[in-house]
Parts: sequence; C-alpha cells; structure tokens
Amino acid sequence: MASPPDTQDETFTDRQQAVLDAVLALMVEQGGELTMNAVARRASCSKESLYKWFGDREGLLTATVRWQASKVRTGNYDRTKLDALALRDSLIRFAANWLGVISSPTSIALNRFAIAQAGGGAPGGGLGAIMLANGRFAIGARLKPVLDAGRDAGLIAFDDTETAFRSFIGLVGRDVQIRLLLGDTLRLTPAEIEADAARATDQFLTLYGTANPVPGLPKTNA
Amino acid sequence: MASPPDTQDETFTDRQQAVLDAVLALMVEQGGELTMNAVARRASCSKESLYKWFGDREGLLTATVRWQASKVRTGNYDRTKLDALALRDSLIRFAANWLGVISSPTSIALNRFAIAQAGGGAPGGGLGAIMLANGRFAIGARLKPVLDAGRDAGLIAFDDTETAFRSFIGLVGRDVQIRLLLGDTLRLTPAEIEADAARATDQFLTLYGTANPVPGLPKTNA
DNA sequence: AAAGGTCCGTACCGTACGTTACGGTTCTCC
DNA sequence: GGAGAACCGTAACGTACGGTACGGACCTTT
Repeated sequence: MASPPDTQDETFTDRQQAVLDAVLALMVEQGGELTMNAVARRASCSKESLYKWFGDREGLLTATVRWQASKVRTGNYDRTKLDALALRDSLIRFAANWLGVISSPTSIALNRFAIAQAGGGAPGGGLGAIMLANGRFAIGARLKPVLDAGRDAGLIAFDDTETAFRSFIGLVGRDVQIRLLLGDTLRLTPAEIEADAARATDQFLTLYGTANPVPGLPKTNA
Repeated sequence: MASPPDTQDETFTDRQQAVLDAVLALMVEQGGELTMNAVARRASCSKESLYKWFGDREGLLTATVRWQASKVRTGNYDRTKLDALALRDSLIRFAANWLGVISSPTSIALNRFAIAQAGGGAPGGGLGAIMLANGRFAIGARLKPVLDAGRDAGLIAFDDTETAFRSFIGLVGRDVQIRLLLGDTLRLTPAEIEADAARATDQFLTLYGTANPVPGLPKTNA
C-alpha cells in the first residue's frame, strides 16, 4: 500500500509503445469493450506478439497504465523561496494541471478500467493500486513540499500536511471526477479550469492562510 | 440528462426484492464477476425466472441500482426556521450521512458497476445516469433548500447555490470516493465520519458564512 | 381431485473471447 | 546470398457466459 510511485521505469521499445498507445486510443474510443483481437487489429500486430511482449491481457493493461503514468509525470512545483503571490501561483498552476489531467478522456477511460478491475480478485496487485500510486499519491508527494514551504514561510498554517492537501484537492476537484466517471456530459474548457483552479486556491488560502494572503482578492463567494 | 430522481417507484414483489438483495450481496462480495448463474444460485431461483422478471442482464442490474437507491433515500433536512447552530447541525448531519453512504461497501460496489458500464455503448440510458440521478443530483436537490434557507436567513452568502453546494461536497468528500473505488483500504469509522463532517461544515461556514457563524469555534486548521 | 399457473433445477445452445499454434514475410547478421 | 530471428495475419481450441427450453414440484382455484 502506498508504494513509491513506480520508480521502475519499465522501458518499452518503440513498437511496444505504439501498441500501448493503440490500447489507450481504443480505451478512449470504445470504452469497456477491449479485446485482444481489437488491440491486435488496431496496432497492426499479431496476437502472438502481444502475448510475447506482455504475457497476458492483464499484463497488457498493467503496461498500459504504467505507460500512461510515465507520460503524465511532469515537473515539480516546489521552489525554495516563496512569497504569497508565488505560493498562490504555484497552487493555481498545480490545480489547473490536475484538473486538466482528471478531465482528460484518457484519464477517465483508464480510471474506469482500474475501478472495474478493483472490485475483482486481486485487491493488492490490481490496476487500482497502480492508479492510486501514480495518481493520487504521486500528486500528493509533489504538492506537499509546496505546502510545507508555504508553512515554513509563514504564509499558511496547518498541523497536518496530509489533511491540508486533502482539503485542497477537495476544493479543486469537488465532484468532477466521479461525475465524469459515471458518464456525465461535463465539459471543462481551459478557461473554466483556470477559473476553478483560482477559486479553489483562494478558498484554500482563506481557510489556511495566516493573514490576508491575497490582497485585493476578497472572499470569493462566487 | 439530469432527469428527475426516478420518481417512478417500481414496485417489486418480496421474492424479487430478495433476488435484488442477493445481487447486491454478490456485488459486494465477489466484485466485478457477476454472472446470471451466480445470481440464480445465490438467490435460489431459476435463471428462467430472472429473465422473466427482469428481461435480461442489463434489466437486472438496472433494477438492482433502482432498488438500492430506493433504500438509501432518506428524509429531507430542510426546515423553515434556522439559526446559525441549527444550520450547522443540519449541514453536519447531512455530511455525515452522505459520507456514510459513499463509504459503504454497497455503494462502492454499485458505483464500480455503473462506472465500468458507463464506458460502453449506451451513454445515456446506462447505469451511470441512474447513479448520477439518484446519487449526486438527488442529494443536491435535498441540500440546496437548506443552503437557500440559510442564505434567506442571512447566515451564509453566495451567488450560485450550485457552486456553493459543490464546494461543500468537495470539502466533505475530498478524495474519499475515488480512493475507495480504486481499492484503497480506507476505513472510515463513525467517529471519523462525524469529525470529518464537522470539519468540512466549519470550513464551509468559514468560506460562505456572513459573520462569525459558529462562536467559540476558531478556524479549524487541523 | 383435476387443471392451470408459477417457479426451481438442470441441461442445452450459440457466441464471444482469451490463448495457442502455424505458415509466410521481412529484417539482421555473417 | 543464406541462416536465423522477429513478426504479421489467420486459423484453431477451450472455456465461460448470456439466454432458452424442458421436466417436475408446489400452490391456487374451482
């Protein structure tokens, strides 16, 4: 549980990466009906090669999740020196980036697969654990240094970084992810994402800021 | 989309209700592997009866979701007269009730099915839409009168009830639902649920309250 | 008590899909 | 240029499962 975010960078050949991209495309387009035949047809490869490279269907799905996770990984947001505006900017960029990821069709399709499979037999080694490690826990590990730096700079105050972090992503994500996963036709334009990120960040700073963290920005009761 | 929360109370016979409860039990226990044979065995009925009563597998799943939704529906929380303490109490009870629902094994299993099926062919008539109507949108319809009453009483202030509601459930739920759906071993004891409900409510009142809404309760930076 | 209906248990059918096997083609290396 | 490997396309196999059919038991009605 809560294993390190999959540091074993499994390297795939270009051909294999193309196959995995085909799997992702199929997941996005066709949804839950993903057969080995369809993958082989889409990727123009033989089923024999699929089984040779990935073992079985489970291995193919696992490799796909890891492959996508390796593509999503972005730079860290921590910086050594922070003032109120820089902290706010870091949080907003973080929130906007995360909202963009969780509302992307690829992320939705992948989470659907992981969730569908999380109910089944293997509770530990399933796709759900990989998604958690590379999604929820990975972004926590990336954001917490920012929060701690903000606290060290006296800009925000909290006892438990984890609790503060969870409040932040609650304010940012709200019900977006579950609605999208359930098929709600919710469109998030880049402008809406930016606005939501700013609103959530200001709400977070209202809750956890030590003083008027953002002068000129009154309480956002929008 | 956003259809009314399924007012057509489909009535099932006792035998059929027992079958649907068996389906729920199987969903919770076995997870994603739900076959008609398993249902017939578990419910001690013939497959012929299953198809006679529910049409096909899809109909059985749909009936199960509706049946569970009809069991979860609870009383409304609105009241005509509100002071600050009564509003806070209503919100806390609401939050605690909702947290208890979304963290229950039945809700998790059902959401897994609906999400897995939401990726497939039928985007509108699937289980996801039913879950949304009876889950997310139903609780919104039940809580919004409380929020509006609080605003009318001058206790809280916001422009859009929907936005305020979404901030509230974001603070309450945070990442609980997605983590549980992905198989995270997250245990919410009743005490934790109550504490989370109170924390989220006080944070919400800090954000949207017009004045010191809860005297004696400082900003909860826990 | 006979008739009809409902339902259980089981067997059966057709299909879909995961997995394996095989022939033919292309590429690499010596 | 020839040997071998890697790989593509397709066919074949076994199983699982959704859906249907049938015989027998129980219960109700007249």
